[in-house]
Amino acid sequence: MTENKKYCCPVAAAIDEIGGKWKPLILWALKDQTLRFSEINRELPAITQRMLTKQLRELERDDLVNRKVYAEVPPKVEYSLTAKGKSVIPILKLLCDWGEEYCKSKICLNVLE
Amino acid sequence: MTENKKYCCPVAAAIDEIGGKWKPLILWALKDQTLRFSEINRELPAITQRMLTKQLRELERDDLVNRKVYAEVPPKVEYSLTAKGKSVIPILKLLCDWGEEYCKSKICLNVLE
DNA sequence: CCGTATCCCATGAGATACTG
DNA sequence: CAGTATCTCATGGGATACGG
Repeated sequence: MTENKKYCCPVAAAIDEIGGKWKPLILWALKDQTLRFSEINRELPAITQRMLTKQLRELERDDLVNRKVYAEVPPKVEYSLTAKGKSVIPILKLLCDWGEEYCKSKICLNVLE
Repeated sequence: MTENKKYCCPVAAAIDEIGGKWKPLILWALKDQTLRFSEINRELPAITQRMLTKQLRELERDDLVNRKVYAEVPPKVEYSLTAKGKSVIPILKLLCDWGEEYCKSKICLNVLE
């Protein structure tokens, strides 16, 4: 997540950009829609505003999401996937399928987080 | 990584089992070979023994790797992928390809970690 | 509405030394 | 060889309050 790191393996480099607890879920939420800050938060009720802001800034820095600010009051900010961001969706789709098949016992639709 | 957690989304459940800094790299190292503890360590020079042990125990607990102990002196322990472990390799392959294409600037073959 | 600012805790993770 | 045992530090992450 930090800048200017170097990795000997592409897998490690990829994990750094799209890994962690929240980034895959944020990218997943944006996979086929542009969302406002509060809308992402609604899709991920367990994340705090602080973490959502932090993760979105990193995703923006790594060119995975676009951040569009409207000069309005009250403020309006929209997030969407860049081309690079869209390119990770097939990976997340596989991950989702894998999770459904192999982690069934850990999945409960009535539980947050 | 902890036991008995529940997730509302398969992606989150999957991330918990195969995410983090080291697990993808360990699984990747085992993708087409059985390796001893020290051999995995040789492929991942940046990991400490302590972390390698910890991650391998979690992978074993989640049925992603087999651990085979030989009753010899000096000790010999071999690690290999289970069927479940093998099933994540296609995901890591995609991740590797993605990293090569999109994280080129962060990859340096002469650097550890 | 979209964030910051603080404070705080749990976990990840490194370094080093030691052992059956 | 394949780990443990300590100790330490950095980061991730949560809770809450506040602000333009």
